[in-house]
Amino acid sequence: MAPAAELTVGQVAMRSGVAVSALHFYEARGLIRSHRTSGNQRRYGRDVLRRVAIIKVAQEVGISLAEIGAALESLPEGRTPTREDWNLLSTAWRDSLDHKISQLKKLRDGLTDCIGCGCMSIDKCPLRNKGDRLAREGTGARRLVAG
Amino acid sequence: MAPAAELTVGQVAMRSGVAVSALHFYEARGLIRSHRTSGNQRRYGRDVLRRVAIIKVAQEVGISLAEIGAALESLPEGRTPTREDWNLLSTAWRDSLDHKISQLKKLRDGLTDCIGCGCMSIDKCPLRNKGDRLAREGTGARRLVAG
DNA sequence: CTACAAGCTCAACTTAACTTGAGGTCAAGC
DNA sequence: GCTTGACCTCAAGTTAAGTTGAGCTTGTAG
Repeated sequence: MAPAAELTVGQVAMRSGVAVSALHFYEARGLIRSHRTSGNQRRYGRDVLRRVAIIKVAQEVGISLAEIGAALESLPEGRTPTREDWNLLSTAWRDSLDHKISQLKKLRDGLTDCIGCGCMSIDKCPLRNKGDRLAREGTGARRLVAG
Repeated sequence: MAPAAELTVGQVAMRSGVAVSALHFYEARGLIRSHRTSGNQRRYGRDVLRRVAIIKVAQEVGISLAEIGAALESLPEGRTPTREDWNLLSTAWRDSLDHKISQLKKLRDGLTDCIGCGCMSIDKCPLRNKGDRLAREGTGARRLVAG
């Protein structure tokens, strides 16, 4: 009845969908932790599944392992993270996530806003209609990318 | 009055905020194009600024140059892209963008949904409460990641 | 008690996305 | 008309994120 207390690296790999070598790699980078059996084999607590899930999702949206690692550092050392702990992590990321969401929406919604190089709006683009004004304003005329 | 018809690689770099070497690189990968002066120097049409803007934004949300390149292929060869052309590109990406947006929202909103490894919901997670049922269902118990 | 799948470490290889450097050309200002 | 900063090409180096392989150990099923 009681769920197995610990998972082997192979079990975590199977359940999480990432390769054993990747789990070793994450551990070397401090993103996940394990303890060892007397025979030097890794054993994982089940919160590792959630950590790996976050790593995967975060990576998919372009967050680097370094950033993910920094965020995961905020989780408690000794005990299994609570819902509150996970919420804190989300909060820490909120700004950057909101920014990415808005970038994605721009891409999805027809690239009609002014982004990147200067201006994305075709019809009323200052670059096209006003003799290239933005080119002279500071270091590169980035608008929404900077803001 | 009339805006300069063409941009040098240095001007594009300054206006778009990417390095000259990166522009060369994008050109080698077919993401942007230029023609050459009699002295073999690159000259860009102004639509290159928009292309580079898209490359930057797309990269920021984890889209690879290969994917971006494939999408940019849908833009017209000879003429400057119209608003319609850009909208088509957005449409082609819509599914993948929507998926990324939903992943981002999950991260932002407290990681409370069932994602990745099996289940993200702490209190009612089948992994925690039901003797690990999901572990036996197929190849890895991925839920929202797969769906 | 033994075979063999699963683990372990460590070093080397891979791919993506660029950057850096060497060695040489172009063009705009004085 | 020359000098100096912008360009050119091509090769090699860099960082992130893993994968692959060799050689050796563990642990479980028959």
